[in-house]
Amino acid sequence: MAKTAKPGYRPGFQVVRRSLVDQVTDGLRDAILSAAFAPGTRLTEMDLADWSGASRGTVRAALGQLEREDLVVCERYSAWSVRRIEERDIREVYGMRAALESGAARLLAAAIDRRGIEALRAAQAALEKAEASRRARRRLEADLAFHRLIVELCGNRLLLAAYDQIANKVRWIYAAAEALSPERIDLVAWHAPLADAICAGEAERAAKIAHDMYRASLEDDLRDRREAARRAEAGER
Amino acid sequence: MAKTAKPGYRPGFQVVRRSLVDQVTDGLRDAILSAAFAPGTRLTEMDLADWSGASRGTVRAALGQLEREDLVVCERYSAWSVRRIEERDIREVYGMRAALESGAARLLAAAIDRRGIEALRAAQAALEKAEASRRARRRLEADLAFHRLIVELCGNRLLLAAYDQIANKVRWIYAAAEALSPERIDLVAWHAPLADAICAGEAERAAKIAHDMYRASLEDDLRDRREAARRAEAGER
DNA sequence: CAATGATTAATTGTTGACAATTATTTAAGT
DNA sequence: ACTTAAATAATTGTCAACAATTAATCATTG
Repeated sequence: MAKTAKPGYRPGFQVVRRSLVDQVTDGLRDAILSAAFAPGTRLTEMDLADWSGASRGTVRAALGQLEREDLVVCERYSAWSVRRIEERDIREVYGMRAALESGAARLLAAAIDRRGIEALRAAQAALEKAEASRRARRRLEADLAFHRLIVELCGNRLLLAAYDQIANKVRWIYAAAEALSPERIDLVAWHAPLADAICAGEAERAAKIAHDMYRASLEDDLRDRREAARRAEAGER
Repeated sequence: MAKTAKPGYRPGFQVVRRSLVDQVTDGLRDAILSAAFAPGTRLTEMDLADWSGASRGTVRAALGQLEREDLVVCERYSAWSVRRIEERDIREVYGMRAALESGAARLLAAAIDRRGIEALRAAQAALEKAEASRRARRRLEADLAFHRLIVELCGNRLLLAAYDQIANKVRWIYAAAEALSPERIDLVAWHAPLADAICAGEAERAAKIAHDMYRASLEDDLRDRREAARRAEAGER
């Protein structure tokens, strides 16, 4: 038997039901990813309770969640703090992103259909518009959206969840370094080979291209980062 | 200035300091992965508090952790339950595993050194012994250990953490289906091409082999699973 | 008798209090 | 001065009580 029939209303108004824990988790995550709470900042449950307006237990649950997302760390009976970002972390984030997206690209290329190709081409058009706008923030988001689409289209929810978590870290790394998407690349030209390989159904080539793109980006970003650190140190002196 | 010098004791006795939350998390995870709590089982915080001897709040924190590991699901104000395993989940677990290990294999092949090669060869030897033992449980663990080693040797902690989580799910899938590592394959012959490609430094080939291995395993496992389901249904009738 | 409304029971959501642990400060002894 | 010990303060770890929400039951009514 089918479930109780629902009246034929169109999707319309819906109340929002979000637990306090979720609200605090999201708010705190935003604060960290936007570098409002800088890496290394010490967080005490009581202060965060004041900051958020929820109780300590609620804050604690939120911190537990963010600990699992690798954004905060906890020392027994001592202190929570915002995770620090080391160069090794950046390498690992890029490595993970490469693995996830390379895998997604391979799966997608092997099974892409007409709708997928259209979606991918639309994302490329969005890249073009973002490139024309010359606004760094918008370029970064269009860039991330393009890559996310590949993972989304491959249809594996586990891959997508892991990718979203990693994409957050990418935003974080940029925010913490007060940098935005590097402007050295041309968004359209940079992404075209990957999109083409996927649409052509060439799985292995798509996987390799995705991997190589991240390796190149990593080296560039690390160079920028070292340069910025060097300059900052020189400025202080 | 250096930190206070430590006396020159050799590493020796150490007390264990584990929070109740961690203990309950591990205990509950074991119960789920071993299928002592079968998929779909309803879990109430109070019952689990009795079961574990900790308080409801502690149990709740543990459930939150396991929710993030995708082992339990929660409906608002209603019920926790052990996640059900659908065929789609199995596909996704295999896809994720393929992406992670394929990426790890590529990284490792590009950078493997003498020590890495020795470790890999040792793991192959362990496979051989497990194969000779003919014990299903031991074969499965040796199999998992070999794959884990590849991810571990690539040096990316994010990849390894994600891989461990997925490996847990693999054990779970087998346990829930009351199946063990399929005996159709010869462990040694099956894994040799991957190990050889990695040791030879052929990154792309290693990545492709890793991916193809999982695709083949997926199809075999799904076939077994459908067969088992069909037989179970026939038996009931 | 089908839809609506009240009643009740069961469960999760949230909170504040207390216990356990750690870090810091202060004092004492040598 | 340096080490050791004691006292204190600050913070997390755990718990049990209470509030909010849901689901199930049973009456009510047109």
